[in-house]
Amino acid sequence: MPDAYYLQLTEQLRYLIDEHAMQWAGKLPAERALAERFATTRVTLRQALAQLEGEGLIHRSNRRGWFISPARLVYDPTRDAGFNDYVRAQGRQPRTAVLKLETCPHLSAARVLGLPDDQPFHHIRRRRYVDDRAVLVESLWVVPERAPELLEMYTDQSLWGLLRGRWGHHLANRSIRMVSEALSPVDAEELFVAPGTAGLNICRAIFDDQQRPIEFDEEHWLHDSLCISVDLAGQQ
Amino acid sequence: MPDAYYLQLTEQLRYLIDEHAMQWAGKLPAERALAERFATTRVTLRQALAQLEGEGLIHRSNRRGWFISPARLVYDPTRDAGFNDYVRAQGRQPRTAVLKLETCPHLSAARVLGLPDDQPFHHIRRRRYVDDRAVLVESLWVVPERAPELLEMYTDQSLWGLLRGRWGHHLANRSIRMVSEALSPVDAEELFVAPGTAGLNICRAIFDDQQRPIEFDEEHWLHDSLCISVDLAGQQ
DNA sequence: TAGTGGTCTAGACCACTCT
DNA sequence: GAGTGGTCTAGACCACTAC
Repeated sequence: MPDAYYLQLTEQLRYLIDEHAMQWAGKLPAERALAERFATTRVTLRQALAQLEGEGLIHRSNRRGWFISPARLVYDPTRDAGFNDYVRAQGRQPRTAVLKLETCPHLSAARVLGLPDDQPFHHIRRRRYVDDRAVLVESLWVVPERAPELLEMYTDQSLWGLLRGRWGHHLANRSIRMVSEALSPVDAEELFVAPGTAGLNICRAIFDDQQRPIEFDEEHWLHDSLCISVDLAGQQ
Repeated sequence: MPDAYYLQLTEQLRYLIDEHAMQWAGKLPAERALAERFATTRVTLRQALAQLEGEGLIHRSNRRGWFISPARLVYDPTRDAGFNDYVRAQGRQPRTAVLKLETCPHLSAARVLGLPDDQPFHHIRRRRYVDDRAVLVESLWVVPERAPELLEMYTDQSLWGLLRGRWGHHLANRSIRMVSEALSPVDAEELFVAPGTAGLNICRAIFDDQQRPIEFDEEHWLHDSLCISVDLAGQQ
């Protein structure tokens, strides 16, 4: 048993959460109630809650309270299975909200794809849910020449399915980058969490089999909502 | 400009850090000094520092103070380049400390590799440094039949180089799993950071070209010390 | 409107690091 | 031994959510 009281608190909270998960319907009691139950202050209690948040056991919805986190979604960023497919394959319910559709330049997309700085892109920004919890926001930057009427026909299906089916693109080469982050105020707000919440930033640049740039995408996940899994055979 | 004072503080600290990085030799002034400079309390100041820590700009060495974080190490967990090689290739200085050498069973290694629960392994635990900052601890669990005299001959070279060169293993198939975490008290202590510091857990199971299990390894990285990068060609 | 979480104050003690 | 970071107390106000 560690000596710091807030670390002992995490142990007791873990037990409490495990015991009352059903009864509480996933939402923890008010901070003041918990602080009183453990005869401590809100500051110390919140330190314990923050620790459990870092572990991925619980999370906050901004100003609404603390909630028990569901199991992580297993995600393989090297495959181009659609979000809806792999979420359903894990027995979960996917949902997507489109936040923006526009055509405009974007510096980092241009740089990563090796295009001029003023290159315009079709930009799709969307929020994705698993079992009604918003778990990521993402921006897709598609080279317009590769998918001219994209914004007119896009609803909320798989973008890659569309690129393959409608325009016959072969998504052959990709470079992927993953970095831990603190969610920006904008991303945090769109995910209904407090600014600075821990996130995971995943960027992908996609080229076809002739090395032509197709698309750049940038995902911001809640850190506790995914488990990245990659399987490789016969490499090296 | 956000309204919360601690968020304004992060902006001012960012500027201050950028300006004084050289002068301070990478270490920030004492918390009390910073709190006084910004006419606030240590609690609020620490909230701002924690925000910057989440972003990866600064980090703590337990009870020693706050330090400016160096650039992230770019790391491709799908390749088996040795740590020493890719650290040096990025102009950084690698170092390794061996913490433990033993032979014993390990449940999760056995499960992942598809071996009986009481299967013994050669266990190597080591701490790795980049430019004298401890950035990860890892445990390697090697099937003894694949590398019988491993513990006698191991110093601190590349394990995979050894497996290839000494025993002729072909590391053909691997499954990789990455999850954000809060470092356990043990891992945190071995990395000289406060318990609960944000980390990234990377696990790998390695099989040879006949699907025989070779090795399982479990890495615990400081979350701000790496940028995961994967390049794939001709997939799918 | 009542209650909640988000933020902030102004202290305090202790274990540890540094010199 | 001085100073530091880690921890903790006992309050407070405000913006927002839930009802």
